[in-house]
Amino acid sequence: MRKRRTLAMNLDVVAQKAGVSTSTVSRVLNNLEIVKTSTRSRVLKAAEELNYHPNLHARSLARGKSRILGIIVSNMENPFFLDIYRTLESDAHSQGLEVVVANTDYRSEQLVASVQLMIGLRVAGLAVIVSEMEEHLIQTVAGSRIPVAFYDVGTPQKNITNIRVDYRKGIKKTVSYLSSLGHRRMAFVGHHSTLGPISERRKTFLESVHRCSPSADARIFAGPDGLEGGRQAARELLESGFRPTAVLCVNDFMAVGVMRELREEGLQIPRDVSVTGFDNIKLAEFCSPSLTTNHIPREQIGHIIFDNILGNGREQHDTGREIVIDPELVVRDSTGVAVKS
Amino acid sequence: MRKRRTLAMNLDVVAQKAGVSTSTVSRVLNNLEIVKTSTRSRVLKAAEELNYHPNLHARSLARGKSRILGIIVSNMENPFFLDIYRTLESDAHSQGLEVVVANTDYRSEQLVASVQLMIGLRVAGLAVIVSEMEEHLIQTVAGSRIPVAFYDVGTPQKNITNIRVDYRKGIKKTVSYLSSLGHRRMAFVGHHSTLGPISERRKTFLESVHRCSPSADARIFAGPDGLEGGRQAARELLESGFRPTAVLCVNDFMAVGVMRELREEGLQIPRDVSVTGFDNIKLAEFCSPSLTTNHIPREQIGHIIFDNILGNGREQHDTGREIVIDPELVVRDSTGVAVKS
DNA sequence: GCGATTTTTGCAAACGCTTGCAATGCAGAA
DNA sequence: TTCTGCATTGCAAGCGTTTGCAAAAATCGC
Repeated sequence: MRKRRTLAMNLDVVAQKAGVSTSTVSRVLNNLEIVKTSTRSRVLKAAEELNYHPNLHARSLARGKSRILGIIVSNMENPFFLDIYRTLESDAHSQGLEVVVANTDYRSEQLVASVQLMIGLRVAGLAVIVSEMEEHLIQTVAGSRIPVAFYDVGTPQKNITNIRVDYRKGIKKTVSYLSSLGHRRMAFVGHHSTLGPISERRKTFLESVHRCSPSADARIFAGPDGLEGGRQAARELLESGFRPTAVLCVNDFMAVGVMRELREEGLQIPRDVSVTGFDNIKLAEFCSPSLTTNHIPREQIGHIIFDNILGNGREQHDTGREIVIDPELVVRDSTGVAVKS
Repeated sequence: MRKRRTLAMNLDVVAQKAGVSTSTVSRVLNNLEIVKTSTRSRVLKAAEELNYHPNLHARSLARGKSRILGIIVSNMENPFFLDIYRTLESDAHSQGLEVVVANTDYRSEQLVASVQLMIGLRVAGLAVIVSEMEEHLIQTVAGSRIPVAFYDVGTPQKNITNIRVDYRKGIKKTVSYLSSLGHRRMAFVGHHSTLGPISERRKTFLESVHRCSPSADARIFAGPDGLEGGRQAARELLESGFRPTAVLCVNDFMAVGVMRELREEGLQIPRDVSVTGFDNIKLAEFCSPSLTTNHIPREQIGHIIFDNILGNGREQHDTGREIVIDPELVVRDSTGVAVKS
């Protein structure tokens, strides 16, 4: 035969069973109130009995849009992203939107694929939470007519909404705090994403150290993101012979990894060496010693992102703005006065 | 006018620009090799210039299926789920499938919504990784013609594929290990999901303790899942006046929370009290003291789930089977011989 | 150079839904 | 009773793809 006739379930089957037209079924399922109550319940019964589930693809296609919020993150494992994700998810659900997430794992082909997926899905809005992105790809997204907000995308762009944290400020504050405790030999531990914001952070670190005390020593170490990466970076640090009295880490996860390694090598924290992080994830409070870190308000960031994508009322779509969030230093037990060396 | 004419981008626009028919464009974009090379490149150029992205909804609709693997998990934050997720994701990508995740946050309305979403999306396969699910909902999924595998769904069902971990075995082994260290007063810390497998775990715990030593004391405590929940359960434990020499926790996260609280109350681990967990997440190795726990092979589980959903070649769709994985005790520094009391 | 193949392309129906408009039914008004 | 008006329902086009079949174009044999 020319055309396959599917045996699949669809509106027509339900309509037939309920003895009404397709359109009526559609109207019932979408809660349009122009349907007589008796018809309505008949339709619902039929749908129920047939175990019918509307095809969302067909629906999106017919409507010309979907009720889906897309989220792209580079590392699901990082609780920092997870917190933003959760906020976005709950905001979305409260507006009746479903959520789909794509994880890029810091791989750029995967980022491209995720962007394709989201555009292909014609998502109602898109949050891009990856710290680096090629100019070209940014423009692809921006040109897609999908309301989008970026978090901390590397280079500032003209016509996109970008929310970012002022890491410079956080680093400066942390360095000057450590400096005030007498530290004069400090290390910075970052991860391998060296482009964009990260490299700015390194630079800021070095500058801050020298500004606080021109004679101070500063060095940079790096490993993959995560606990293990922190550990690895710490090992490198130890092997390098550089003996900092304070280690400033780019995030809490790495900081915990660093602490673990240092302690295993017999160093005491904060007696022998102070350690700080960024983010203030739950673990920062639960590890031991508890971690001095820079709090970054993830919930607030999540809400801001959402409002900028799909916020009702507010001046959304006000493309091209940049929103800057300040971190706040939270002092705990992993930092103390510098040892004399 | 009767029908709106959209200004959206679609195959026809590309076709026009390239001077070919829609079908040809479609064939080019799908890499069907029956297209002349010169035509092909002309089409690709047009698509590129127009910044065209195929509408996946239309595609899925026309094809009658999507290239999406759906994953439903109850708690993204738990690294245990995250590890399974990552394995599934990488397996999926290696087969050219995209992935969408839905997080239920242990809430049953959210589970229902997620299932609706996945069925509505006509996903190519579905992994359901939530520890509890209503019989009714399970049957909805099973009846949806979508290849599906469940992980650790509460009650064993006849016609579904279920992968589960034999927690009974793990608990027994752990209890007998602790017993061999002289522990006679033990607590079990679970989380509030008290239905299904969890309650079985409690029961197993109590039985095991009494089997190892009929005179032993055993009590159950609980809190919400997670670090904070563990802490909370530990606080309850301390307030109860029950002074166990060993605490067996339902997962590592809770165990770390428990340790933290106990230590803050001045107890030393393992000198005053031993603590064990389940899962063997990264953190178990990085916390201090490092945690004795039951290793559960998440990667292996992920692969098994995937193979059972979309595995090629193997006897997939062999509905109704149950696959059981055994945990393995990993002894670290959080357990030791019992103190005399 | 001409018909017979073999590629390569185009046509148009179908996928399952929404929705503007028209048709129907039924109420009350005249 | 007939007409008007409103509440319901049905009709059918259109959303952007894919794909079976047929038409057209290119290639080949002689």
